Amino acid sequence: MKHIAESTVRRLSLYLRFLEDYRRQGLDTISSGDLASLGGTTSAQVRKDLSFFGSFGTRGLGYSVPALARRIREILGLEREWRVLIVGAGKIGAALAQFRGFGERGFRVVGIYDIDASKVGTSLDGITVRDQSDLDADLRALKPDMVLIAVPPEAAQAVVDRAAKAGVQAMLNFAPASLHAPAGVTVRTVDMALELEILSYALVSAKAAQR
Amino acid sequence: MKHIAESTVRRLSLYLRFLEDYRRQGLDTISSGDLASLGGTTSAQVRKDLSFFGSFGTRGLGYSVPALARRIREILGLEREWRVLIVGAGKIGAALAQFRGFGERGFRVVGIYDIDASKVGTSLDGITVRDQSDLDADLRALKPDMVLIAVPPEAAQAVVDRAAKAGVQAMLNFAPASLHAPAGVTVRTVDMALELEILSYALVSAKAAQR
DNA sequence: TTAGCCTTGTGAAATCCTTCACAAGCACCC
DNA sequence: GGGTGCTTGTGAAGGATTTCACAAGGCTAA
Repeated sequence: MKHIAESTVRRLSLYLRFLEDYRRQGLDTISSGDLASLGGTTSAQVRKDLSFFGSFGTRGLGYSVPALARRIREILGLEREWRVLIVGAGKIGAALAQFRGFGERGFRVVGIYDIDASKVGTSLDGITVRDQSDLDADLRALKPDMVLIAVPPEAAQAVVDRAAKAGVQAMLNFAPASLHAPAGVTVRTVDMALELEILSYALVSAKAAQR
Repeated sequence: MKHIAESTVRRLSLYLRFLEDYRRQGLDTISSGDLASLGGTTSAQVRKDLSFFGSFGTRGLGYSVPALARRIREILGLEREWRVLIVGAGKIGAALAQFRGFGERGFRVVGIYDIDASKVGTSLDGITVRDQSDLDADLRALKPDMVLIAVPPEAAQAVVDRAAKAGVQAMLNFAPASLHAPAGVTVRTVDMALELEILSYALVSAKAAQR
């Protein structure tokens, strides 16, 4: 399969949300134009995105909501359950542990770890926080598919290294740090301060433009 | 000023981090190659990014760490303090309120709001949670520059509408919802489930490619 | 002061992504 | 059963971003 742009994958995820909304409303078909206006894009973009994976629509009519939802879930790999392990049980780790959106979409939290003895043994959303010294053994035993990194920035690279060594190929990092991983391992970073800085730039550049 | 791509702005933020690291290490100059390898990009990219805003380097030597940091802060609008208001005091709102990275970078939290009476009056990182019915009045009184949306997805659009009406031009949304705002208002969404779905795609597409 | 070295700044080329525009095809109605 | 209208799927065009490649310029050392 040809390489697919990240922006396309991101939009596919969005389309899936809209399809689920439509399904909840009992609607059975949806057009590329509908999907586009929900997602803030254009109908041509929607059709192009889908065209990379085949042709699922009916000309003159649109797409079958359940069929397209199923197909997108299949493309994204969401028809299976992924095992997710969280490192760091601070505020962010706790927020991640209880976030309902994960479970709904097939991401199951299989463990939470922290280095702080006062947190170890407490329960977060039904899962007991374990000691970070158990991490290496548990990575091998639990075989998580993904690791969420919610530790301070100076500790983040070490988590990547340990998880990569244990064979984890996908990680999501919430620490404001730039991380390096071996080939074949995908590390994405969600950096909230950076998002605010982008907003800051938007504000100052808008103000500069209005003059 | 010509329009600057978001990817460029995002990288500028990263460069600023690296410059601050360098400064802490007492280093005085940095080359585009150094910045590139820290940020996982190329030296040409770094120089192109900076060239949109002027030329700050010295040929043969590189960039002055403090001067470039100052210039990037100026470009991004980080030399001033921004007033940030948080709507939603659940797990995510709480994590945002206590996140130290915001204060360090000049984002000051001026208020936190929730609709849940049991949360109103409690204190999060020194700031008292106020009732969401005070929101409209406070938006006008406190004049925040940015609003962080940490409410359930079905309530997010209403927050956008209220904040936009009060003149807020920048918002960061953490709810898994696609939001619409009037022209001149920037709304960015950080969607954690969506990030996991992108990782999921990375895993399945890598597996498909290896065959 | 000059030579050599190193790194910047930047047009041009290449690549990647989005938008356009229209033929093809299906559903629905009469 | 044929005509009409609507929406898909997709090459081609257009636009945006990244990479290339090199001239220009300044620092250092002799």
